[in-house]
Amino acid sequence: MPSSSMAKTLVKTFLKSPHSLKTKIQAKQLHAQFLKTQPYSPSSTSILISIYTNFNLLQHSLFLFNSLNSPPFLAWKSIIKCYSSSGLFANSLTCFVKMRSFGVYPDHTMFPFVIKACVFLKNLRLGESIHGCIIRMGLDFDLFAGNALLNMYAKFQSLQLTGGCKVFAFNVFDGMPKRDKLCGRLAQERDKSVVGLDSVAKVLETMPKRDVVSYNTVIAGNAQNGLYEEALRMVREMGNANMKPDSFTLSSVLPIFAEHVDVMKGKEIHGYAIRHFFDSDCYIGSSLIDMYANCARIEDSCRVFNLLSKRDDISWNSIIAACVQNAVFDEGLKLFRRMLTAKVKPRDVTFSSIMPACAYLTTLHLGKQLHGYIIRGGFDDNVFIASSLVDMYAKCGNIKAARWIFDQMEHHDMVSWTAIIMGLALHGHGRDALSLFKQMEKDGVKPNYVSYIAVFTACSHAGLTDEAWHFFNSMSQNHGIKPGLEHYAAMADLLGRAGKLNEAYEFISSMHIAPTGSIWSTLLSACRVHKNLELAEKVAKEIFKVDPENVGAYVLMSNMYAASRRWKEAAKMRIFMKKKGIRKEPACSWIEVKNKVHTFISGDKSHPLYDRIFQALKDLLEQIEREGYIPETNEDFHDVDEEQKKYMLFSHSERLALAFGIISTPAGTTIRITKNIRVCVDCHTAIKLISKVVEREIIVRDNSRFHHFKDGKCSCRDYW
DNA sequence: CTAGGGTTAG
Repeated sequence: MPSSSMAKTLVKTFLKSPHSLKTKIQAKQLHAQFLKTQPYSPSSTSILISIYTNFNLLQHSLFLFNSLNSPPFLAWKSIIKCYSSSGLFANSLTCFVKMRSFGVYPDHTMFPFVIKACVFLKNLRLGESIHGCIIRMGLDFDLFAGNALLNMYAKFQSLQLTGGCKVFAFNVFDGMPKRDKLCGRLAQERDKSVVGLDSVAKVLETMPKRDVVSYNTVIAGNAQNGLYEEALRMVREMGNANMKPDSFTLSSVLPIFAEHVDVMKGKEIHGYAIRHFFDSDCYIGSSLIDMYANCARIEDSCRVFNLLSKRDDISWNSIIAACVQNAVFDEGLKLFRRMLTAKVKPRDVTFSSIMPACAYLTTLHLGKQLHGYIIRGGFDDNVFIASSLVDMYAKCGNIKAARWIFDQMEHHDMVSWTAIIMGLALHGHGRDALSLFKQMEKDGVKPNYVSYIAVFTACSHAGLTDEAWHFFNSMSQNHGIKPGLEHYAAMADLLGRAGKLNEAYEFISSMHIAPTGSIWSTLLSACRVHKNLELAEKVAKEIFKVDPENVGAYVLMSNMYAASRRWKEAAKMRIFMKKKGIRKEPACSWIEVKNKVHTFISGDKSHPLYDRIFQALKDLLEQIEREGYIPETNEDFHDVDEEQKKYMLFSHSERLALAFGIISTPAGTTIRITKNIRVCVDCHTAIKLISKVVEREIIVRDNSRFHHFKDGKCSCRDYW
């Protein structure tokens, strides 16, 4: 317990040197002592405020500040600083303006705080007038104020609030005219042409003194504005000026190499960071994670993450996003759970990073849980999150929910439009998708490369050939987007499905980039659907030219030969595959029941309820045969008898999943199944009839689209 | 006074 004599010593020491106070406790003891022994003298109160401010005790500072009728300079300065470092930038600025109205002038140490506040509040006008104030007071050569201004103008540049950069242009080009004149001119010239970020760099040149912070600020400013060459040039210049890049420099530079997918340069930076003991730095860590992830080196991302000694929310977000972007969804979800366990609060970025994992894995229950979390956290008006939700609901088979979320959005950007258009397309609502696309153009939102993939997907699944041609032409003519592989693939697919096989062949042959195996493959499967073996052989040749290991082509050809009873050729295809050691990916379906995902591989009897599933399939078969079902068995097998073939069709993974879904959910429940490859014709027919006899809606997502089965019909109208 | 992470892709 402190005695009163101790307190008195404290006061003595304090008055001699206020900064000797080392702890909050001491500050409070001092405050108590002041209350006892002295009246509220403005100057001692101000000193006390500044001490509380140094400990960032805003409430204590405020309490004292409010007791002052006419606060002296130090009190203003402290309270403004305290507001700023507590993140209360609006209060900080209000205070600053109020201080000026009291006739109190700021000093050079105050400007960095208020300028930072202007940046945070995106208040360009106030920022400019504060800059004017700095000039009028002749403090424009102050290093800290200058750095703060550099940062402010660079940030406003990235926000495209470009008016301010002219200030620097005047500074530079007018060779510093009389200050008052300059300020007057500024107001007049405000709306003249944009000078841009290079003027920020030029100011750097006129600064009498520059430190690492000045360089870092300009480097970051350039990097954030996409001026990568300039940013790197500044790094070299910084070195020439005998200043060493520090952790700030590196974390600004790394995203450049992530963007350029330049892992060698990225590794150089990583090496530099290790040599200079920056590698445990949180900021560099997340840049490194992102850089490696962008270069498809997810293992390296994980290594960096695991070696981090300190992790904040951004480190977690980075590694989660890294996993999801590299299709390591399970790991991403695991890390998300670990993040929650580690008591790190997820943020908006976390959700938009993790949501695609639910979309790809079709884990609707997880997606819904996350949606709940998002609503509770008040993140649901974030465009990134809303778009990812639209996508997730669409991919998980709930197009109505996707549409609802889209309609709830206040503001639609290109990505959210594209997400809903793609969703509708995958669910076979081609016309709705196209009318939304037109709506988007009407709203003045420019489509990009991806939007057109969605458009062609819509045309493809609805068989809208003419519309597709129209969009294919207007894509380059009206929007200057060159067709890429994905567009060609979608167009080829569309022509093929529509049975225009020769048109498709011509189309692919006349592409301005070399067609890939996968583009030819779309035509090959169209040949199978339309039973054109002759063209198929021609197409297969093309495929094997560019991609001799294309599994799908071998399988398809083998099946087509078998279907026309040309067993020898069929066998030849299988022998080729064996020789090359390539294997067909096993067919696999999965279904969510009671928040658990059940996976079925075709022919797999290992499910604990297999006996009941088999029995259910047998019962269903009897029921649908009464509805007129005839198994289509001519395609896949040739050396087994008809009765056996029927049972072999049983083993298709989607049927196992479907039967399991029927026996383990209450009557009437919608069944959602996901499959890794396309549904076969026989299963498609069977599931249509099953939807009728069990009176349920059955939604199957294959690798191509959604099929909504209901009352014996499918939403694809047998066109897929 | 300066730095890092996010949504759409047959």
